[in-house]
Amino acid sequence: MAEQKHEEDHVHRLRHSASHVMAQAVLEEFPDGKVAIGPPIENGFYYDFELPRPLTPEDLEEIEARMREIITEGHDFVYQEVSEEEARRIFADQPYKLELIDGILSAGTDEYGEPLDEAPKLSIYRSGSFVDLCRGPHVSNAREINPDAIKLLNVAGAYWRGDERRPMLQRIYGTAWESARQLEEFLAWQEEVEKRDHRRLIKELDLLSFHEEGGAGLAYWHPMGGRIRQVIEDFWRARHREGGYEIVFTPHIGKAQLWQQSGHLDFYRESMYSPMDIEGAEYFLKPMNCPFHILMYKTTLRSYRELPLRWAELGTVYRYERSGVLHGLMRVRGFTQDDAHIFCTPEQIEDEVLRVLRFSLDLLRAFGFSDFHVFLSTMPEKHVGEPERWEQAQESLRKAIEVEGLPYEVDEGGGAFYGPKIDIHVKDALGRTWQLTTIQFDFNLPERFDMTYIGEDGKEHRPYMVHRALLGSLERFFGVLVEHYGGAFPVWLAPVQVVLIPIADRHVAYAYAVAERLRAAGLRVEVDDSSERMQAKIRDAQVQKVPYMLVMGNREMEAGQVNLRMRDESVPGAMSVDEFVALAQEAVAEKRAL
RNA sequence: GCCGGCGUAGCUCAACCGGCAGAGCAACUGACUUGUAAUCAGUAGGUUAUGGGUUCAAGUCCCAUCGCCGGCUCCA
Repeated sequence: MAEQKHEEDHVHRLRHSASHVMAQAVLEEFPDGKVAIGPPIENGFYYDFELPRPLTPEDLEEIEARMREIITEGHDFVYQEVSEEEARRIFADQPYKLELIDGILSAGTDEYGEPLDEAPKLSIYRSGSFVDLCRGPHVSNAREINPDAIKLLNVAGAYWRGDERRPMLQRIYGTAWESARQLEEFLAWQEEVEKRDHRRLIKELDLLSFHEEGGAGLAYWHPMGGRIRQVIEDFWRARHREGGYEIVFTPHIGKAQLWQQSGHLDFYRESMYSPMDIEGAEYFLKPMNCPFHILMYKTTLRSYRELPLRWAELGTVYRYERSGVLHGLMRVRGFTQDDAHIFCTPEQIEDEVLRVLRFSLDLLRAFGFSDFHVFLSTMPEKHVGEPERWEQAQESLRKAIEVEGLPYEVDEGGGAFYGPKIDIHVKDALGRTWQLTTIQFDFNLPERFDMTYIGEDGKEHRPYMVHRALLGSLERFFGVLVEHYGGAFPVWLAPVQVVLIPIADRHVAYAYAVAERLRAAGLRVEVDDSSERMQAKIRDAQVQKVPYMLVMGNREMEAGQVNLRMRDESVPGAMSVDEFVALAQEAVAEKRAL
């Protein structure tokens, strides 16, 4: 835990104390209830309970109301160190607390199961009628909690100690702030998050759909979503060609033998779909593209002179995800990775890593992301490959991050068993972070497939293999883009860039003539020739978040002009068609919002 | 997968304690021909997710399945 500023620390104590107040309110309602843990978290707090029945939204309202009363009663929060004996007596009918006591004393872990650095010490906090095994810190009196700045949010299931083999408890989430205004702001922010939810926007903007009868976690790209995807893919391909990649295509299924050799059947099978029988042989739908790229690598004897090889593929893979984890476009069962594999010599590895990192940042910046955070994951205890290779790979990763001057964290031992990696998280317009890019070394597959190249010395060598996906998956990336822009895509991505709005029927022919000129200039254009009023057409275009609206009536038709209104409601007004084309093309070229 | 909630017209939502399934928007038809965020009128639209059960009677109660939502777990 990083050190915290004083005020954060106060909010922290406030939230922690609010969770105790909530626990008191819940236990008053359910005297036989068992309490687990109740820490402060980002934006609020929670407490886990085992209760005789599921809580309802009405229960939450009552608990919240009771919390306000308890706060007004103004009990002190009293800290006290206790002996093991005392603690066991106080919590005699609280089995979860007893387990925590065991953990603190014997295993040296705190209430979250994290290792303790100081000597085990038992302490309790009393406030009102509630006593909790707790290290604190808390506010000194319940009155310090602002009763107008707390709100209970929802109830959810949560496993005791986060272990799916342990009992499922009821977790109540709440939020608490110093002032009512801060609470308001937080709730407003939540509303904004809801408004930008990609699951809502892809429906409203007619971009994608999911189908109960088609299967969960399988996305359907509608024409408008398809347009955006094409722009993304075209841009991606062009950048990859410029960046020294070759683009390849591979099948969607492969024989069991291939997945056996790659190790996927031994280590990844629970994420793969059942095999299909083709003339007596088992075939599997691919969960990854790597083995296919390796087969291509092995079609001929490779020389160090042709390395590095950079092979990219928009590869569609299928992975079994448990039903409960599916989430819109962010977690699906079939998706297209913007995958690539780099095969190179040890001498090339440093350059290649820096190159792919820069390439990734450039690509993400083009899509409007500028705030990056990098995680470097190093060698775990169980691993394959020689430590020297791990060391070299990790150093090349670290060096690349530092050369680029990016903030990063090291997850010691957090790498996959087959190699170290870096993940790039981007911050979106609402300050939320998303993991997109992953750059991973692989010391496993080159061994398993006995990949070699002939070196300068005429002998066989094992190439380095780097696996990378920059956008991650097109589905997920698209979901992030939708939320980042709130559906108002920058001009170059907008499925419809311009809507032409003839004021009356007699202007429709002119609108079509202008539309032809705009299409010829490469713009994506639609004419709204419905019998609606101009105001209604503008409203439709605004709701669809179309960047440019061109209104045309008698004045424009006579002058051969168009009258521009922007999505941001500004109205630059009348201009020639050529002027508008230049303006729009510039916005496209510069990837501007408008 | 687990805990809890939910599923009614294309969309957003009504329908009391079990008693004839309804509105707005969208769609379609007609009229209007409009100057920067919703013109008016009419028409059509449903095996209430699916399958079973209880009941004189089920959108409503019960069971199963599918899917979605909030979390947890998972994401070599």
